Amino acid sequence: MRQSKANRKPSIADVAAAVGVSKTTISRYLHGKYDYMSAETKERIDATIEELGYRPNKMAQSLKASNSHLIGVTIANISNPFSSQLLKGIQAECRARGIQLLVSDVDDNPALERAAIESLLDSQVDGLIVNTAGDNDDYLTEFATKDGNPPMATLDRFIKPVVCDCITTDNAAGVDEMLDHLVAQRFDHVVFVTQPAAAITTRVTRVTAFRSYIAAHGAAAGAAGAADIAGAADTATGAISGTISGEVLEYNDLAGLETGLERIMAEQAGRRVCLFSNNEDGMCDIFEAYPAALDGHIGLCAFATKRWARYSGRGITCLDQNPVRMGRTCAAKLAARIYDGDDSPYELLELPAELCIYASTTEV
Amino acid sequence: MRQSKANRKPSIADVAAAVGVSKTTISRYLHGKYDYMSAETKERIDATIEELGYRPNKMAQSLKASNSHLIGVTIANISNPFSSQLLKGIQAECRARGIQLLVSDVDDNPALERAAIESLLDSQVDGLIVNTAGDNDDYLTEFATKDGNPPMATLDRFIKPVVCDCITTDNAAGVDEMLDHLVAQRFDHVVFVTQPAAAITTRVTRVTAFRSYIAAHGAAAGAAGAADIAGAADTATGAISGTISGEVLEYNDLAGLETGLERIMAEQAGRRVCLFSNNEDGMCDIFEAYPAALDGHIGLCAFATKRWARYSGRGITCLDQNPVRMGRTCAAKLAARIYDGDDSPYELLELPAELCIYASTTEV
DNA sequence: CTGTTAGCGCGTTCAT
DNA sequence: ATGAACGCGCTAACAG
Repeated sequence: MRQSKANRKPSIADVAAAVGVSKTTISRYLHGKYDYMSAETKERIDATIEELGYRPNKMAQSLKASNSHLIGVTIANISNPFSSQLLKGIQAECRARGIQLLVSDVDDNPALERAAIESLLDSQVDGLIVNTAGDNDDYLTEFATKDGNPPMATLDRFIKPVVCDCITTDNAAGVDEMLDHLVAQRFDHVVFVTQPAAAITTRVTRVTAFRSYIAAHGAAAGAAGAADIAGAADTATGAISGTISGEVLEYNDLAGLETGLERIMAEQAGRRVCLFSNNEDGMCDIFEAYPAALDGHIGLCAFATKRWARYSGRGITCLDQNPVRMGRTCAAKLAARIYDGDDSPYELLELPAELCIYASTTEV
Repeated sequence: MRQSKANRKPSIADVAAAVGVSKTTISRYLHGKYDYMSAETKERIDATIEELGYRPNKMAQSLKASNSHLIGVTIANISNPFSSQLLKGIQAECRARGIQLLVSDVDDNPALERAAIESLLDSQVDGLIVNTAGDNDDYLTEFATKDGNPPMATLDRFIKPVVCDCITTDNAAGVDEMLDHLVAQRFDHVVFVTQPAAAITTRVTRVTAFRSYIAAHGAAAGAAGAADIAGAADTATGAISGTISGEVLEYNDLAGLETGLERIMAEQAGRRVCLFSNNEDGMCDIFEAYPAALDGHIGLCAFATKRWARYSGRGITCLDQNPVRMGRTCAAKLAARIYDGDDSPYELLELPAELCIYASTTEV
């Protein structure tokens, strides 16, 4: 038996009954198909809808239609402030287009990520934005290439080959620009500090760019100790004159980070060293594992938001990725593909990062 | 004409046809109703589902059922890192319960908030978590009391009278604890710095607690200039001995903040002053409008996350609200009400904040 | 200008 | 042990 009508939201049938027309007419009204509708019924419908407080049921609409105006978003780790900025941008675009967001945090867990994506699909999302936790390239690639699946875009990540739209920062250019700055500031040695890079494309890109810059501009530090092989001539890669040595420090936990930093600082005694963190969180880890970093004797810089970096410690030089714009760009691209019939080839979009210089690299 | 079947996801009917049974049997299988099912059909169904990659359509399920396993969340301003922590907690609880999240940022705009809520309702959410932008109490109260609407809970906000579950921090206790600390640190004057408080219950609560503490423990600063009327005796409110004067500084923009702070610092020349910010963002505003705040001559403290506060400036004493726990608590309460038949009276749940002491109040 | 009918994918009596 | 048939709320031919 249908439940006592009293406490259920009115359906299109209720409105139709109240007005004394068929559901079709109401449906037409809802979609602005007034073409052949008498002004009078139109008015009566209008009044009745108002009176009953009728609102169309989106689930029912979506069930009929082939689209839900729903976009699924998976976030590697939503507690990261960077993620919330991404979401802000996604939201802005989606609000403007009347799209709702089904959001799923995956706790840095690839298995959860796969489950979340399946679950979003079950909810009939029209498209997917994936800020992948990493280690899921095979799954994602298969997903993107299998037809029948909705369009997908990766955010702050990419997959190779490019089988979907990928929105990232131009990490290589950012790294180069930062290192140019450090060379200009006469640092002798730079350490790129990062959590394990293997699974996260962004990190790999940065590490690669870092290594190739160092290879071109000076002497890379050997594992057992860095030697500064000063080269007099500029390399082809950069216009800035000067040399710099460097190395990558990957860490899994604070203890490892502490050990690594102590070793490096011992090896580099007497030289001007700068720590280049992969992100804000990493910089906090550095502070925690190696408080001396805050003394002002070491240079510091990071991929980080201006707002955060400006007031951390004495102000930390940063590459701001403008995550809000990244999110917005990503959502716009995806929406165009879904709703505007955009069928351009998939692309890897690399947005520039902004170098913001503060005391941590200039007053050392 | 139904579209060329080829590229559409299989429906329950397809599975039924493939197995050679009716949809009913498949449906039973899906819901674990094996009671009277032959082991053989069961196996065949299992195989076919696997083979076809069939997954039930949640929209269709929800359309029939009275619940969608969808919870709507509106966030006052999602770019705030605090919000992302709230979301983390909400997510954790909801993931555990198989609930999906429809998230909506409302850009600090009450009108957008109302629209977002209506829109979420249209999507048949089973419940609503509202981190209101403020200035919407009438709407929210009406919403909560009108039956037919799904359960709602407010997060980091409350509405009075309590017509729904409200999860907040115990702001009054937090303010008291912080002020006790400042008194112990021999500060003479405290300024509670906040964006306009009127619309946000949290802020009002804090300002009220602040004023009443100051009234009890010392002399409140007059509008035209603060005079320290030292009182020798403890008041009834606190066990800590000592007096402190104080005032509230509300600002609308950086210019206003700068003017206000300059006035106050001039008035309080020679006294030990501490600025008490309502949140992280407010503290950044202070840094921006009044860089001298970073000199170490003024005390600083705030409602803020430990992780942020620890490494901002030289370390800022803070009241950490543990937003992840807040979010989780809120989601758990709401889910219990929706799905577990919890019908206890609505309550205002005030979770304690943790006082974390750093250099900004101890090395001044 | 409006109504009839069929069905989106699924769950659920009720019957067998 | 399994199916037929109806309906959730809505849309879209196809009539008239």
